[in-house]
Amino acid sequence: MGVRSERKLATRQALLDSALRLLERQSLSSLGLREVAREAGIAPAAFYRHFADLEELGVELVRESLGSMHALIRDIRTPDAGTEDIMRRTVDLVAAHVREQRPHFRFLARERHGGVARVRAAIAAELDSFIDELVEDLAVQPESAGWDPAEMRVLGRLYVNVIMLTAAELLDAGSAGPGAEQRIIDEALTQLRIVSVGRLHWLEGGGGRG
Amino acid sequence: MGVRSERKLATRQALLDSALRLLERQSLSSLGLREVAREAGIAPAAFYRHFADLEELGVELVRESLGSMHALIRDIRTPDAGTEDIMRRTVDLVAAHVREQRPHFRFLARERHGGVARVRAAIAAELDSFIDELVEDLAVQPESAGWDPAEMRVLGRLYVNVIMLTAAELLDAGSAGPGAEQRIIDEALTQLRIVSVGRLHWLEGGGGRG
DNA sequence: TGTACATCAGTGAACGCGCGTTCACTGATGTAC
DNA sequence: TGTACATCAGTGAACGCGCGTTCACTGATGTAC
Repeated sequence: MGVRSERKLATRQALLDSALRLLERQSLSSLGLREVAREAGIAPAAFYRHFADLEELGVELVRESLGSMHALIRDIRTPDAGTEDIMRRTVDLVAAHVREQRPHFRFLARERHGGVARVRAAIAAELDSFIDELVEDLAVQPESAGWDPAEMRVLGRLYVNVIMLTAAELLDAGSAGPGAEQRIIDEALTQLRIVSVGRLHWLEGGGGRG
Repeated sequence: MGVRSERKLATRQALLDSALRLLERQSLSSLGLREVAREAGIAPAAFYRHFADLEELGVELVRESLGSMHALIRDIRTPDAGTEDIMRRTVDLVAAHVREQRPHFRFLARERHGGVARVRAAIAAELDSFIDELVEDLAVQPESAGWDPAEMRVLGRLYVNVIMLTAAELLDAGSAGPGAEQRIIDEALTQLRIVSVGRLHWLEGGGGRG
C-alpha cells in the first residue's frame, strides 16, 4: 500500500476519532462539519475527500462502535461455565469494556434512539445480529430444552437490553459519586439473575402462560 | 386571571407544542430557537419572554412528557388483578398511551440518553420516582413476601425499563411494516412474563444466589 | 536510475445563509383614583 | 364610569458569527517509459 493511501486512511481515522471525541458531549445531529475538521486539524473542504456528509461519518462510527460491542459479546460467550459465573463475568466485562471504550458506548447509547434515522436503523440491525449470536449460545445450554425459538429470541433481547442499559448507566456513574459504579454493577447482576431464574422456571407454567 | 396572562400562557404552550412537533424528527440539541418561534408563529425575540433558552424549554418538556408517562403508570396500577391480567393490561396500556402521546414518548426515548445533560438528569430523576410508585404496588402483593427492599427496587427498574424500551420500539413500528406493532406487544408481554416467573421463584435459590 | 506526466489529498478564499441575541418600539391590557 | 398612567407581550430591524459548500490551486506521491 502506497504512502498516499496510508496517509489518506490516517486522516480519515483522525476525522472519525475527532468526531467521536466531540460526541462525548453532544449528539450527532448537533455536530458540525467544520467542528470535526477543526478538531482533526484539517481544512473543512478536505472532509469531502472522505465522507459525503456527517451522516455518512455517523454510519461509519456505528460500524466502529459495534465492533467494540461485538468484542464484548464475544468475550461474554463462555457456554461451558455455570449460569452464576457467566453472569458475574458478564457484568464485569460490561464494566471493563465501557471503561476502555467509553466514547463508543456513549455514542451507541445516545444514537440508539437519536435523531438520525439512518444511524438508528444501523444500530438496530447490528443489535439484532448480536441477539442472534447470543441466542445461538443460549440454545445449546441444557436450560433451553423445550424452549420455543421465538421465545428464546425474546429472552436474548431481554439480556442484550439489560447489558445496553447497564452500559449507558455506567457512562454517567462518574458524576453520580463514588460507589455508583459498584451499585450499578450489583443491580445489573440482580437483573440478570431475576431473568435467569425466570428462564429456569419458564416451562413449569406452560411458557409463563399458566 | 387576566386576559393578558391567559394569552401569555397560550403563547408559551404554543412554543412547547411547536418544539415537541419539531422534535419528532430531530433531537433537542439540534433544535433552533428561530425554528421553534417560526413554527409557533411569533417573532424570535418573543421567545425570551417565556424561556431563557432552549434548554429551559427542554426541561419543561420533560415535565410535560413525564406527565404522560405518569398517567400510564397510574393506569397500570391495579394491584387487585392476577399477574397475567396485569401484564396483559400493561402492554395494552403502553401501546395505547404511545399511540395517543407519540411526541411525548418520542421525546423521552430520544433525550433519556441524549446530548443535553440537564434534560437527561431530569428524566432520570422522574423515572426513579415512577419506579418508587411501582415498587409500592408490588410490595403489597403476596408474591413480594420475603423480598429484600433493594432487590424489589431492582425488579421495579427492570419492569420500567421493559416498558420504556417497548414504548421506544412502538414509535418506530409504523415504518417496520404492518404487524410490527403486534409483534412488539407480544414480545413485551413475553419479557414481562419471564421477569414475573423469575420474581415468583426468586426466593427458592436464596435470591438467585443459590 | 532518471525523466515527464498524471493523480489526488489537502488548502485557503469566497459565497450566501440562518443562527442567537440586543434593542428601542408599539399598543393592548391592567391599575389607581 | 371615565381618565391618566404603568405594565409588558410581542415586533421588526440590526448585529456579528459560524455554518456547509464550491472552487481553482498546490505540491507530494504514483506511474509509464
